[in-house]
Formats: sequence, structure tokens, C-alpha cells
Amino acid sequence: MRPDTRLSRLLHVLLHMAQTDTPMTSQQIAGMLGSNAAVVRRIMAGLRDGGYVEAERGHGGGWRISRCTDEITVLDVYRSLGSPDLFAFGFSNPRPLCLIEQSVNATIAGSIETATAAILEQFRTLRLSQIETEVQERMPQCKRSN
Amino acid sequence: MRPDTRLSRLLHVLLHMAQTDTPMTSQQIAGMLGSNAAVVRRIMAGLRDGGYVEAERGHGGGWRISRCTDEITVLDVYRSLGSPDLFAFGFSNPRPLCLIEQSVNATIAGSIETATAAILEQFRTLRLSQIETEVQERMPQCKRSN
DNA sequence: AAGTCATGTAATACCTAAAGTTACACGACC
DNA sequence: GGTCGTGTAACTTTAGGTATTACATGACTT
Repeated sequence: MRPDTRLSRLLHVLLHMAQTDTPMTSQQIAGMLGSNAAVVRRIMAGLRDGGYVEAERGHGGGWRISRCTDEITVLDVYRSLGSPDLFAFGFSNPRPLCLIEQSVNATIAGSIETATAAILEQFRTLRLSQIETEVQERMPQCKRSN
Repeated sequence: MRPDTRLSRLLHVLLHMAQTDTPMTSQQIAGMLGSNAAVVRRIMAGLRDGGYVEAERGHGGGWRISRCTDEITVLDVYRSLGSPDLFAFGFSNPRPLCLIEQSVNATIAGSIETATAAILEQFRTLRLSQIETEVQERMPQCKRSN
């Protein structure tokens, strides 16, 4: 199954937006993502509605981040996408009559819930600013000395 | 996207097979799963190759479980499926040049790895016999007294 | 030996949601 | 008014699990 790449794409875009004051157009962002301007507008709509970014139309318009990077968590971004399914597996019959199937479903559901809680807890504590810090550490030596 | 239901289906089938000595045909299993005999043979192929079940052809043939339920873990079943992706999300560019994208990928990968380890650890310790036990607890009162 | 039952497997079509594409309305600036 | 950019709808593409059909192979029954 092709993975859902929207979360990582949004994080990527947000961190670039945090580096500049001039608005970025959907076209520019699409070029950065190797994607399409309409796709960019679509996946950014949630961030706009959540107040994390602002979009302006017309000449000199585009997208700007409207919060500090330590005020946005990965969970915020995930929720802006509508909290899509995290897992690729599940069960087919939500309310089976078979007792065995009920237990299997409960077992699988238990694993999924436990792992979901763990991931969302990571997302909740992970701020954009922390990823920014890691970018600094990833910088080549010649630039780290600045 | 529609979830991968093979793991839960296989667990369901294995527990039914553990309750009887007579072989179950793919057709019977398919009826149980609301599926198709060819689908059953396809998803069971890994279990057969792993020695967890045996298939016999011809009259009186079918599938039989070839181990005790406390000798099979959910992880065994998962691996028999070829260890399919657990997560529905990921990143598009595996080796990006952009430093920011590298950090985002590393962040996402970290969350996925942590959660994967947690799930696989659960799968490793979860035996079919434990699900069987839960089935007993799920039994109606009139039957639990037996 | 023939017929039936069941697995093994290939080929093909279906389903779903993200992703890509196209088109056009709306609004802002020159 | 013309251009630039967002907002959004409609449609196509894509990928993988799932469903369906078909047929070869092997085992048992008579």
C-alpha cells in the first residue's frame, strides 16, 4: 500500500516557511515537494483552518507560517489532516457474531490502541523547533562553526 | 484506504482449526470469513511453508493446524504473511538532498521504529492460547459453568 | 481406470484512498 | 483590465489487498 506522505510533507513545508518572511506560493512549494500546486493547497487547508498558517491571494501572496516553531507540535499537524488512520492493518468485520473473531478483533484492537497512544504521545511532545534543532546538527562542519 | 485484514483473518482461522481434528477445506474457511477459497489458499500459503499448518489434497483433505496453540505467536503469523507494512504513513523521498527533509524523515522514522518495536514485542509475546483463553471468558454464563 | 474432491497457482478484475491533473471562480495587486 | 495567487470541484492515476475464474496436480473412492 502506498503510504500516506501528507504528514511528512507538511512538516517539511512548515520548516521551510519558518525560515523566511516572504510568502511561499503553492507553486514554489509544489516544486519543493515534487508535487502539484493543487495538491499543496488541498493538504494545507487544514493548517490554514487551524490558524497555523495564513494564505494570501493576489500579487505577492502565498503561504506564511503564523506561529513560532515551538508553538506547533507534530500532533497539531497530524490533527490538521483530519487524524487519518495510522495503521495499515485492521479487521474486516467490526461486530462479528463469532466469539473467536470477537476475541481476535479485541486482541488486534488492543495492540493498535496501545501503539496509537504511544505514537500520539510522541507527536504531542514533538515540536517543530526540535526538528529545526536537529537540522542544525545535520549541517556540514563548515557551517556549524558560524 | 481499506486496511489489511489478513492477520486477523489468519488468527481467526487458526483458532477454529485448533478446535477440531477434521481438516477444514478452503471452501469452508472462505464461508467462515465471507471470502473466497482462492483467497484463503493464498493467505494460508505462508503458514503452510512455515510449518504451522498442513494442507492435504483429495477426498477428506483440507487444512489442519500442526502445532499447539501455545507454540504459535501472533508474530509467527505476521511473519508468515511476509511482514507487511504496519503503518499507513511514511515519507515519499527515501534519500532527500534537503537537510530539512532529512530531519523530518528521521523524525517520522523514529516514531515508526519506536511504535513498530512496541507492536512486534506485543506480537512476540501473544500466543494463540491466550486468545483462546479470552474466548472462554467471552462465553455466555450458561456455557461458562461447564 | 475413471470420477470426484481438494489444493496450488496464475491471470484478471474490483475497490479504496492518496496523489496527480485540469479547470475555473474568487480576490488582491499592478 | 490584466496578472498573480488561492479555493475548490471534478476527474484520472496509482498501488495493493481482495474477489473471481480457470485449470493443473494430486489423493481418495468406487
